[in-house]
Order: sequence, then structure tokens, then C-alpha cells
Amino acid sequence: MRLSSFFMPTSRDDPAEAQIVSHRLMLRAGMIRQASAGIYSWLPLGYRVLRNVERIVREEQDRAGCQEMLMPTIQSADLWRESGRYEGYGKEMLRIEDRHGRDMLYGPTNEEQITEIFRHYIKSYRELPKLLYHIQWKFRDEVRPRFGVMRGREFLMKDSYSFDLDYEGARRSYNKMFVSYLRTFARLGLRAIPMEADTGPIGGDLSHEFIILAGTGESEVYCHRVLVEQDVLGTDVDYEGDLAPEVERWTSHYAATDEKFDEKEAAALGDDLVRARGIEVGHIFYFGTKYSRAMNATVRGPDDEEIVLEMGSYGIGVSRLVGAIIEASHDDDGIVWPDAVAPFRVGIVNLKPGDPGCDGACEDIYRALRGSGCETLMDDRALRAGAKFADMDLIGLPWQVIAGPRGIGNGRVELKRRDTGAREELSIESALSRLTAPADAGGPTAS
RNA sequence: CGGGGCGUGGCGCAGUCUGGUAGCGCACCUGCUUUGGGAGCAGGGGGUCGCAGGUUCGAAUCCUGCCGCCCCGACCA
Repeated sequence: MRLSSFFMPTSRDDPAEAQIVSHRLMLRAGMIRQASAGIYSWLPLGYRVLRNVERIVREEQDRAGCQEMLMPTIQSADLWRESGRYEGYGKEMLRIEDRHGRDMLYGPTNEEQITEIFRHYIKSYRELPKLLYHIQWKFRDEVRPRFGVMRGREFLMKDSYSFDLDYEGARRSYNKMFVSYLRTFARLGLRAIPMEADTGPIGGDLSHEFIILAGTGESEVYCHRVLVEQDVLGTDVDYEGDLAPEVERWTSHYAATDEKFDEKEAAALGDDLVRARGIEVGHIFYFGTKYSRAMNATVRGPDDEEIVLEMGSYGIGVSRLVGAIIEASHDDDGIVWPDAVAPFRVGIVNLKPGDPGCDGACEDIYRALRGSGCETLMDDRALRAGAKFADMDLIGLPWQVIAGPRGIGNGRVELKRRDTGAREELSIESALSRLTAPADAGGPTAS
């Protein structure tokens, strides 16, 4: 993409309404535009990141054996009357009436919807277990939306639902999602710590929040050092095998948010206690037969007995993650995208557009990178060097290729790594081979 | 939902207390000079001051109502 024609309205000044760093940077980088309180349009740069996050979430769901589908945003109130939540959910639910006077709602989540689908088609124990998910926009009419996409009213969520015959099966499904979440966040360049959680209005008696560590996180968290240090992606996971030991590896150590903070338990850790700020990016629940019983979702067992389905649900805040990643990865100059989600992998900075040498070299590099499938944004705008450097740092692409008259005479460019700031002067050829080296495609080093 | 604050060119703000027909910086357009970390000079365009009523000879400014947005707290992916 040529920056001269790319729609990327960056701004030099901080917007007045944005309080936290991710919100400020997303607005300054031209990633989002607020439509109304807690509702945002995603501009091209932001949408590219959102899609990357979504893609990784999807890949890890698929890998865990979860099947993707898509349910609607608008749901019938009748379904929610069956589960009892139509009255219970309160004002957070956006209620709509259609032209015939039917009560509808913009879905805040999809337990009822998926249960209705499931009960209609699945009649035999032979068809279990099943794990289904979708990635769809949700609406929760938060009293006070804030922090940009971190707590919007409209947000993109991945929600999965498991159906099993008994507790043991439900526990296996829960463990699959537990492990896949660890992998998902690690691939996004984040360190996520699972913490025991309240189940809230969704109900149930087994639940974990996944909290990523970020200096500017909303809540204070406490955990054992091991949880911050142990490896996530190093070993291959067999989702058909026994995942209990891996879950045990993450749940046997102390970890708590400030609400559940326990002075004594924390003190017992001594020097192993890590105190940090965190942001919730995922939440998993086992809730047994709460919805299946209310909505009569049953199958026939081997002896023709009626079995009420055991269910769980598993959510990842996809749009929230974009903000959360920035909270976890930025500096004074702007965003520092992890490679896996960066809107482009490389930014080319042509320091002197109009100079035949610079133009020619930049075009060559641009073409070569694109040819090798490397997503590249070329700043060919007629601006001063300082403005271009500032914009490039602001939008945080992992690599910058800086081409100016100084080096280009000798066929050399500067290669800059955004995260470390390391710069190196190289021949164009070596720069290209460095940049087109095999990229991480879900491999072991996602941080 | 309780408490507080703010709405003035695209962005950030001053002007409001004390009423007299709107200003600054950035951005934008034109020209010249500049050109490796947000240039300089000159010229130029753009605002019914959130909306609706009211007071007044006259309202961005005073009064009333409404709308929108932000912050703190309680709640949440």
C-alpha cells in the first residue's frame, strides 16, 4: 500500500476525550472513529489489526476442534424468555421492537440461540461432544462505556459453546478451551494469566478469567512468578489427549485479581509473588445444565434415557484485544505492534520523494517485498523526514526500511526494528532477505 | 444509576465572570526557499459559537429546557 493513497488520518495532537494510552494512540493513528458513546467505526489501519487478531483467534479455535458458524446479531425475545434471562438481564440489553410489535433484542451473548439450534438437531448421545463458536458483534448497553474499544457498547466477540453428556466430558471441553486460550494470547504477543473468576449472570460453578499483563491495566493482579515465566507455545498440544496436566500446570499456583486478593495466600509466596496490572481479555465458564434444562435441550442415551446436556461457554473480546495489545505494547513514540497482528509487516520510508535514486530504490524494495507476500506500507508522501519518522513510529510497524539520499548512492538502506529501536545499515539485497525470512505462522516464538 | 465537568472552523484551545457582531496554535490551499526526527516567509479559504425557546436596541456571553460527549464511583468480554 502506498501511504500517499492510503486512508490513514494520523494526528499529531492527543484527542481531548481519550484518557488511556491505547485509546489515544488508536485515535492518533487513525485506526478508529467514534460514532457515538462506546460505538466505533474501524478505519482501514485499525480494521487490518482487528482482522489479524480475529484470524489468530479463529486458527486456534479450529485447532482445538471448535467449529465455526455464524449466528445473527438480532435475536427474538422469546428465546430469552425461555431461559429466564429476558427479565433478568436488565438494562444492559438493547431491546428493540420490530414493525409488527414483536420484541427483539441485539444479542449481548448467544447461549439461548445456540441452545435452540442444538436442541433442534441433536437428538442422540452418539453426536456428542460438540464445540461450536462464532465471531460476531455484540451489544451491551453499558452504563458508562469508556477506554475506547476496551469497553465499548458494541464489540466483536468470539464466543464458543460446548455440549457434552456428563461432567467429565464438559470438563474435557473446558480444558480444551483453557489450553487454546493460552495459546491464542501467546500468539498475539501477550502473556495471559488464567485466574479463578466469579461466574456472574452467566451462572455455573467453574470459571476462569484470562488476564493479560499490561502496565496500564485496569485491575491489580497478584500471582506466582511461575505463571509469568513458564512457556506456553513450546510444546505441541494434542487436543484429543489428556489436557488436565497442562491445565493443572496453570491452576496450581496462586493467581488472583484484586477482588479476590487474599493477604495471607499472597504473603506465603514471598519473593515469588508478582504484583502487576491486568486486563481481562477472555472468560470461560462451565455452567452445567443451566440453559439446557430451562430450554429443554436433551438427547437420548444408550438406554433410551433422557440426558440433559452439559454446557459451557467461552468468550474472547476480539475488539478489546486490539486496545489491550496496545496497552501492553507501546512507548512514548506510539504503538509497537507484535509481529503477528501488525497491520503491515514493513514500512518503507522514502526520505526524498522526487529524487530518482530514492524513488527507484523504494519502488524496487516495495515491489520485491510485495512479490514475496510481505505486507508493506510505503510512505511516498511529500513530507519532511521528521513527520514521516513520527508517523511510522506512531503506527508501530515491526520493521522500517529507511531510504534516503545519504545511503542510497551506495545502494544502502537503513533497517530499523520498531520494538528495540535497533538500526542497521545494509545493502538493499541483505535488507530484503532479512525481511522475507520465513515469518512466524503460529510457531513457538510469538512474543 | 449516583456525583462532577465540557460542547466555539478538521484537531487542541482562549473569549463567557463584566452582553457590543469571534480569536490563537496545528491542519488545509497557493507561491518561494528549505529538506535524515513533526521547517521558514508571504498570501489565502473555512465557524448561523450543540439545539430550541426566552430576556435585551444587541447574546458565544444572561435565563429555561433539551441533546451530545467526557471523568469518578457501582457493573461488565
